[in-house]
Amino acid sequence: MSKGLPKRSEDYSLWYNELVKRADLAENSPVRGCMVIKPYGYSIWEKMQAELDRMFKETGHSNAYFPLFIPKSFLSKEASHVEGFAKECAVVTHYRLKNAEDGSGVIVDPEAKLEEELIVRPTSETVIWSTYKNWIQSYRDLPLLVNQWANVVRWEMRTRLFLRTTEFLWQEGHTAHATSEEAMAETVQMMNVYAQFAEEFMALPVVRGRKSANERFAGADDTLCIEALMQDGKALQAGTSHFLGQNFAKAFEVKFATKEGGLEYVWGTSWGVSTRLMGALIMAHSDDNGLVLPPKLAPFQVVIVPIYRGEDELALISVKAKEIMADLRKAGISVKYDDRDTQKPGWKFAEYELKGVPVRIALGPRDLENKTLEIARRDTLTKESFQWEDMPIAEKIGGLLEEIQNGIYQKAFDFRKENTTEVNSWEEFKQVLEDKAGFLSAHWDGTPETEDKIKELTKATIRCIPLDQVLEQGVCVFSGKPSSGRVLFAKAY
RNA sequence: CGGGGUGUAGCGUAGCCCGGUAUCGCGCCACAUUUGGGAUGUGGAGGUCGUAGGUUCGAAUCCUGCCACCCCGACCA
Repeated sequence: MSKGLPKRSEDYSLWYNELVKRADLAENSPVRGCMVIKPYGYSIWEKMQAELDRMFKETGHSNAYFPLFIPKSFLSKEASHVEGFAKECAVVTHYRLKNAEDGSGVIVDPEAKLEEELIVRPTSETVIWSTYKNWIQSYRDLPLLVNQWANVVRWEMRTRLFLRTTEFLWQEGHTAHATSEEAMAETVQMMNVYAQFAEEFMALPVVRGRKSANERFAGADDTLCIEALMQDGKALQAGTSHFLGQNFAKAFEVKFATKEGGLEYVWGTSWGVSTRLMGALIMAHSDDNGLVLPPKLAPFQVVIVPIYRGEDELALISVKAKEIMADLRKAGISVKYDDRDTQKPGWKFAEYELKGVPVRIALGPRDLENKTLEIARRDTLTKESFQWEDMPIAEKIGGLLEEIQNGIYQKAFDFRKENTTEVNSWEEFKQVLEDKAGFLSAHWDGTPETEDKIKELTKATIRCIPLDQVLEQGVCVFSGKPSSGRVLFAKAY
């Protein structure tokens, strides 16, 4: 591994790509647009999954699994849905290969053509609603609250590790309800679950909002979202929660008998977050030395690096190190002891910085003598000497981890605050977008035409209409027409 | 899918214009000395030059197709 990461200030994209690879998170695969998620990266994803899964279950959802393949005909049942996804679907047309007659390898067997092609799911609404038709007959079957952890495929033109890959991992929740109000409440609830997860675990402040009609999910009546701001001033949609109305119920004939004896279409929601969250996590906190991970999602929170000459010294240090590890683990802190003699301490320091381990403890003969530890924190890159007798080590480290978790959240929060600008004229809009980027809070006349025009001229889109939007009279920054509140614009990933 | 760029050892590269079998650094292996911020020395291994064709006595180098990656558009979580 060569030294030195590219600088964020010089080439943000290059910095991001290099960081993902060098920190052992992921790498490109032989298939265009697909990635291999490496063990270190995957263990961060597993932490995210575990936490989200717990939150889904706490809110009454159960996991299930639906198939990867969807009959082609299903895609055409919901008109706007097919329009949204048709252009990026992988299609299975054959089910068999055979040896080429010229011995050049295997070819697709032309005789093994499928009667009806199969679509590799870009999302599972269609297959799930076709199943729900059989599961739902009565109001007694509702609400139906299901989540699945799965992979999906969207054949995107341009891909980037974690942020947009052809295949990605995600969860998709699909719920069915008796009333519109209940489905809307579910949509809001899940957006709030996402927001809470992002802020509490990823240390990522997000704006909760509603998508404009242009940005709404294909097949939804309403899309709620959480939007985050990255260090380069671009916005990233971190999660979406859709109110599907009765669109899919109608498309797949999902009706239920009401308590009163009527027959009605059910109301639906769907909501998802993906491995894109990994991209958000990386871009939100990391620096030119590498990854900075929030303690709550770090594969291990503490690493202990022994400093020693010779086996005997290592043996002495290891006794103390193991004692510290036991204390930390008892307190629920994950810790790794790196006593490899194949790398030198300086190399390890740099390595764990690159990998974003929140706290590093160095322990050497000097420490044994003075009853101290060198404790370094990743977020601030500061070091302190800690006296064993001052307070229990687990208490010290536990406090520090909490400080780091809060510290990086606050830093990201302050960054977003500094990079959210109220603009009141078109000139100002263009100027701020050009010079500073970030979120632009501006009045908008509420029409898709204006939004399209602004996108065309500046590449900025409406990220969301914040849920905490203040109602105030104003004029649209572009058209000059009346507006009743500000929305957030930004260039987005 | 349109415009631009790049593919040479695990990684980063020189060589390409002007054709003669590949340079350097990091990493890797062995040994020794080292170990509190990416060690040093000595020796060593590692290449169908992205891929498939073509031109030529001879191709990393010239020509054509294809593939992948990066940047900029359109599309998108």
